This record gives sequence, C-alpha cells and structure tokens, in this order.
Amino acid sequence: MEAKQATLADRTLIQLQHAIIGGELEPGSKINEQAIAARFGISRGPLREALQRLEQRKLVERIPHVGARVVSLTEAKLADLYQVRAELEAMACRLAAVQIKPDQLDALHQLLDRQQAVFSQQPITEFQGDIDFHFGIIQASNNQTLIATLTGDLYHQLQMYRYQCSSGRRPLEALAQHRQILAAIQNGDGELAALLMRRHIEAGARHTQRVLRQKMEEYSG
Amino acid sequence: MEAKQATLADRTLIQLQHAIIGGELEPGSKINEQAIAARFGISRGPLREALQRLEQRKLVERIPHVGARVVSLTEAKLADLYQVRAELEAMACRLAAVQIKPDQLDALHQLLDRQQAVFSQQPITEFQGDIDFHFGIIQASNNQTLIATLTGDLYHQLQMYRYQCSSGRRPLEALAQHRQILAAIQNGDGELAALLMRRHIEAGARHTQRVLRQKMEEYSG
DNA sequence: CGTTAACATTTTGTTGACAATGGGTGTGAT
DNA sequence: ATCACACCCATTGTCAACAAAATGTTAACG
Repeated sequence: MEAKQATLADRTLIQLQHAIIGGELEPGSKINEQAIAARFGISRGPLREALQRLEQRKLVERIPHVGARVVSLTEAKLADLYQVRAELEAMACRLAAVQIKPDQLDALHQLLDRQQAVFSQQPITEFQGDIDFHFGIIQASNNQTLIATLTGDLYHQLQMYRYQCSSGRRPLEALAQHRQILAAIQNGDGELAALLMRRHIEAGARHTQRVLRQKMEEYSG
Repeated sequence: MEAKQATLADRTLIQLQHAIIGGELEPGSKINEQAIAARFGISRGPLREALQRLEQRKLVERIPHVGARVVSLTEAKLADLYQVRAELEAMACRLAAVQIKPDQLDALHQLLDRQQAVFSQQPITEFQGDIDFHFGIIQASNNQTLIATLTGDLYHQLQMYRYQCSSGRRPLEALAQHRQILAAIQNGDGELAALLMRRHIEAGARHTQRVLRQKMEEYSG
C-alpha cells in the first residue's frame, strides 16, 4: 500500500519543472513567488524549496533580493552542455562494457526491440525511449558520482533543450546507433562503445543546435 | 565599498560547510535543525535552505520526515569521485590548451612560482595552492557546464576527502606535475596535458585512498 | 529638458507558531 | 524471554505574518 509520502515541495518541484521544460513558463520570464504559490495553492515556503532545487538543476536563475527567472536557451550553453555530456556518456560506455550485468543488458535489448516495434506502426514519437536508453547505459556504469552528475544535473537541462527543440527527428538513425553501441558494450569493447556514443551525441547536438538556431531567428526576425 | 549583500542562508551555508569539511560535525552524525539553528542564532528557514544546498553538494543526506545527516566517507565513493574528476579535468586540459588566455597563463605561472618560493622556506602546507591550480585550469577551459560541474558539485566533496585525509603530503611531486601540465597547455598540446592531468589525479586518488583506509581501520580496530 | 534624489510599492528574506509524520518506549500477550 | 501493538514525544514539514531590500515613480533641481 506504499503511499508515496512525497513532500509538498517535491510535488511542486515536479509540476514546476514540467511547466518549464514544456515551455509553459517561457524562457527568460520572471517568476513571482506569491503568484506561483497561489497558482499551486501552497505557501511560499515549499515553493522556495522547489525553486532552489530548480536553480541547482540550472532551469532557473536566482539573484538574491531580486528573484528567479526561467533560464534562456542559448547556442553557447547548448554546445557546452553537449560537449560535457558526450565526454561523460562516453566514459559511461567504457565502464558499462566492464560493469554491466546480464539483466541490465537484457532490459536494454528489450527496450530497443519495443522501440523498433513502435516505429514500424506509428510514424515517429520516440523521445522518452531515447532517454531511457541513455539512462540504462549510465546506470550500468555503476559509478555513483557519474550517475548523479549525468542524471541529476545535466539531464534536466538537456531535456529542456530537447523538448523545446524537437522538430521532425531522426529516430531510425538513432535506433541503429543505439544498437551498435549496445553491441559494443556486450562485446566488452568499451573503447568502441565510447567512440560510437560520442558520435551519436555529437550528431544529436548538431541537430538540436540547428533547430534552436532556426527558432531563435524566427523569434527575432 | 562593495558591501557583501549575502543572505542569511548563504552565510549559514558557508559556516555549515566549513564545519562539515573540517570534521567538526562528524561524518554520519545526525543534524538537528532547531539545535543548529539555535547555535547559529537564526531561524529554521534559512537553515533548511542551507541544508538543501549541502544536500545538492553531497555533503549531507536528507530523508523526508526523518532528517539530515552528514555524509560518511567511503572508499567506494572516493574511487567514483576521483574517476569522474580525472575524466573531466583531463577534458578541461584539452580545452584549456586551445582556449586559455595569456593573462590566465601568466596567473598560473605566478601561482606555481609562489608555491615554489613557499616550499623552499617552510616545510609543507600547500593544500589551497593545489586547489587553486586546478581551479585555474578548469576556468581556462571556458566551458560553463564543465566549470559548474567541477567547481560547483564535485569540488566540495573532494575538499572534504582531501581535508579529512590530509596526512604527510607530497607537494613537491605535485608541483612538478603541475609545471609539466601547464607547459603542455602552453604548447597547445592538449592531449599530453590531459594525460598528465589524469595521472596526476590518479596519484592523488591513490594517496587519499591509502590515508582513508588507514583511518577507517584505526577507527574500527 | 535631462538628471538625480527621495519616496512608495512590490517582492523577497526571515521569523515563530501550527500541523503532520516517524521513531522510541512501554505494556501486554504468546 | 521475545515479539507485536499502541501511544507519546521529538522532529520535520507547512503556513501566514513581519522585516528588509530593490525596482519603479515622482518631483525637484541643475
């Protein structure tokens, strides 16, 4: 009967984060504490706690005595973010090639199979599936610091860029690349997996960057 | 006349962090909110904010409705931490070799000169100097995500291990290695700098790990 | 007319009281 | 003697009011 005893601040964090990632709260817009608190029907206490966690996740920026605003998306930030991500996920691949456990390997294979089955019917939707794959690889690295860094801090920013810059995607290529990476890990070839992962992420970076640039232009033009 | 307009929570964060890193609050010990709040002469509000930031920095662990405790030091965490750090600081070296600016280069040379001058007189104290060097390299990478990850999250845990496991050190070797790394960066040889940095950090990891193990044994024995 | 200084308003930071949850203790039954 | 249950208390989560700071406005002065 495991009642999830989530605290109010936790639930608020999730709701706020969705609103930000989904673009409901526009990038760069100011966040008024009592307005948002009223909107969620809570006090300012838990809200401030949620805001602080979002600041840590680099989804909002706060200035003492001034307030919080939703971060704005820039090409520079995107490039920096993906560069670090590529490095760390490549590292995760090297570790996973040694550390991964049979059940984790099975789960990843099944995930890719499910994705492929979906693609053969519907047009394209992926999104969550791609994230799940990367999540699985990261977990398999078995390095807690690496896991915390990638899934706890970088991941949320990434999700924001990916969501707001999701245009017609290239999920078939991505799926093929995922299969290659997983095969390399299964063979214990960490270096190959790392190389493939780095290329895979760099391709994603270029794609997202292109969409972002286009979006910025039509905004200022 | 720049009056530091630090908020109460900010000051409390700094004080608490010093107490934790310095071992004044023992690893694994429970943190009672109102006790600490009384000790610092503040309310529980700002204290909770500071605690939350410390949780983010992985210096305390919090469980909802139960409370916060200072993290305990383990060899596994130490290994994971240094492994990620080595990877990221190696990356910082590669970037710094391309991105570093003349004034940053000068500042680092001067830092090493000052350290050397100190060593020729006093026995050994370093500690802050080593951190400053690594800080400088990281900054020179000019990748904001990398800087935030290394100096904002990983750095604080690292400092705790280094402070609590600081025995007789090997600052002369470290200084020589720093010089080699800086020279490689100056020559634009990022790969060499990265390699040297990785070795340098791995050496530090082994050293710290040895001291930690010794400390753990005498604690349980 | 532009600049600056004082003021008012809005918003954030802080506090102390109230509510809710978890752990500890003591009692009783097996 | 050990285990299970219920109750109580300590501690954390939440709230609403208060204090302090910053921005925007207004008005006076150069």
